Amino acid sequence: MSKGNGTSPSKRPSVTLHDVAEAAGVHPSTVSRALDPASSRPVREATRVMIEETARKLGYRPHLLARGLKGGRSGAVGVVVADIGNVFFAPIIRGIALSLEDSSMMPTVAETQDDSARLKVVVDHLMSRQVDALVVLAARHGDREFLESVAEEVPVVLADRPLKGTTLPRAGQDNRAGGRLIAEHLLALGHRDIAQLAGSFDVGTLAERAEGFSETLRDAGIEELPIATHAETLTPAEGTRVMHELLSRARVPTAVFAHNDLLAVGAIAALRARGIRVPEDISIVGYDDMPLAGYLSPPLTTVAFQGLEIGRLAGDMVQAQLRGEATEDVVLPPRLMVRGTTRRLPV
Amino acid sequence: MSKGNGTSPSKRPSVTLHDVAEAAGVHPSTVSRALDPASSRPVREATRVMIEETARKLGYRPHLLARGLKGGRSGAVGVVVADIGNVFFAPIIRGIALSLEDSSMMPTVAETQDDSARLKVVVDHLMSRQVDALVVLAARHGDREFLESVAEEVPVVLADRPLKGTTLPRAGQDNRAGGRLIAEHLLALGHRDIAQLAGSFDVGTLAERAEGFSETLRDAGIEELPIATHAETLTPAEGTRVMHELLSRARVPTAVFAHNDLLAVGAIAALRARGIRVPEDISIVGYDDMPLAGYLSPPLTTVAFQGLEIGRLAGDMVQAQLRGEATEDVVLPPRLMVRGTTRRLPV
DNA sequence: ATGAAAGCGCTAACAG
DNA sequence: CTGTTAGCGCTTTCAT
Repeated sequence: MSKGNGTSPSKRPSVTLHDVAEAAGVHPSTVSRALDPASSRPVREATRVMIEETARKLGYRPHLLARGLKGGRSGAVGVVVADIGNVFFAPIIRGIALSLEDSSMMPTVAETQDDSARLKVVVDHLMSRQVDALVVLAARHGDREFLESVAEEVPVVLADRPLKGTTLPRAGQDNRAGGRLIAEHLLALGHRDIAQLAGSFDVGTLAERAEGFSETLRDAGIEELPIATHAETLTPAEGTRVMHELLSRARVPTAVFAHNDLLAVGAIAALRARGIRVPEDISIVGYDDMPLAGYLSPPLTTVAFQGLEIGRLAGDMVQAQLRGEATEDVVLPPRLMVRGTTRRLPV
Repeated sequence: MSKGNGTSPSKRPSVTLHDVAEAAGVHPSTVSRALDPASSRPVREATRVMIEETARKLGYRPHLLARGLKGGRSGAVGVVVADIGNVFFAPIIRGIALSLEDSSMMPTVAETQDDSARLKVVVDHLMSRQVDALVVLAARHGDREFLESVAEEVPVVLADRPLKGTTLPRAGQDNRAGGRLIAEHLLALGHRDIAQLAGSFDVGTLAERAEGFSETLRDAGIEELPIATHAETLTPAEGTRVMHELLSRARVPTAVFAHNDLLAVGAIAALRARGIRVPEDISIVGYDDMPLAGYLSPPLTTVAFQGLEIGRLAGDMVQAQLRGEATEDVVLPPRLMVRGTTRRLPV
């Protein structure tokens, strides 16, 4: 069936400030003052009420673009994510949105596909849209200079992923501590043949996880199995591929730390396909505690990640910076969720 | 450590069209014409090249807000989702973004928390931001009138969720056919004691799935078990709760159709907790084929949903409407993914 | 307490 | 082909 009229692209008979002024019999600037809670002071109570009434009756809606043009602020904050499709980013975005709501700002989300070239394009577009600030969840190490140059125009806040040696503020988790937690857990269970199923070290969170993990093993005098190929994307498919590689080597691990839950899921699938049991034969740990992690069977041992909180903090930092306040980095502590995919090595 | 200077909220020394004109020694409007590919025709090749050069050198970036104010178009499309955190919506959003990119438009995503009151607030805010159109993924039946009234101002396109008896265009899936597919599958496996684990019928997709499902059973002369409480949210927790309810009744089903994958996951957890095996004792079917569905154990039998494609179609429809063209509803056929949670009833 | 006028950055008529 | 002028809807001096 055919819908929508094919003639006009919808009329937009919107009511302007001017219309309200006319209807109320006052000057536009008076209406502007009356409706702006901040400057409504020098307007008589009676007039204000009358104007508000008229505005409501006419269905007046402020034109935020025009306001932005005048005031130099759009009320929009650009949020740059690697992949909208990744479950993992969703709570962060939501946290940002919730925080911004307080100042009636709104996030404008754009996706980089975790590609640095696209990052530039996307940020440029966002800047053209006059976003008041940027929250970047998709930072890769190579993007540092670019992002810092952008920060000279508008505040830039990093969420989740850190950037080595940058001055940009960040809200995230202590991934190094997370890596340590996992290593300690596996050591405590008696594992000695331990490997990492690693993602790209260009992503700060993963590099930090790996560091904390390796350090801890080293300190315990354990020689970690060398890292195989790095997973190119953080997907189950890549987890499966790299796990197979891990299994095809001379020394096979009894425990594997996958750099995130999606990789872990893929790794477990690879093991299952070969008839290797988890956790009886091999223990697996993931990272992020994604929504379904506890519902897998066996439920996945992983490190909780407080995405909503981190998003909210990032949003708060943006607002602080916009007010011209200094901000402190916020680094949340990780929490190990011991569930069913790890177990004590039988003696 | 303290970051960001506490004094100024970042200077924005942006380069305007005027600046470029001055530097190039021409009039601003000439610059405007030179840079706009559409109207760059009536400008001399040499001047155009020179202007482009200057613009690039100064790092000029068009001010999309100002352009929008003048032209009456913002290039932003409001996307209204029920829950940013739901995996399910992510590919749709991505599809919309990909489609809009062609006309260098951008989605502005807002979340309703699946609450009709919030929908109004959110849409209002979006309209204030002068979005050129709206794509609504969060429609509930009660929102029909409101959305249709909004459609008098800007094009409104429904994605995924249908709205009974509306004139608004939609891109989505044939959920009734999906329900039928599932019923036929269970019947073919010999099941006769069949129940639905239902979500709210206020959500069009779920109501349609239920209809197709029930119809098919009825036509086959099978008396469906009555629906228990409806799940209030589409979460594993609710799936667990309602499944327990289903099990506490006199007649217990041998097969259950959960209205989406998340509910199915929760239902399976409930069964497992009671020592009931899936699929040996009870078969379970979900809906949506969410990313991890194939990696669960057993892998979930479900109906595939082409979110990316639907998003892309919705984006295309928006652009068509904006061009003043009529659009046809697009309804994609469902595909049953038979995996490991259903099996033939033993005789 | 309110009105008048200017202007944010840009585009689109209209001249020339 | 390019310059002039006006104005999108709003806020913000400056008067009154």
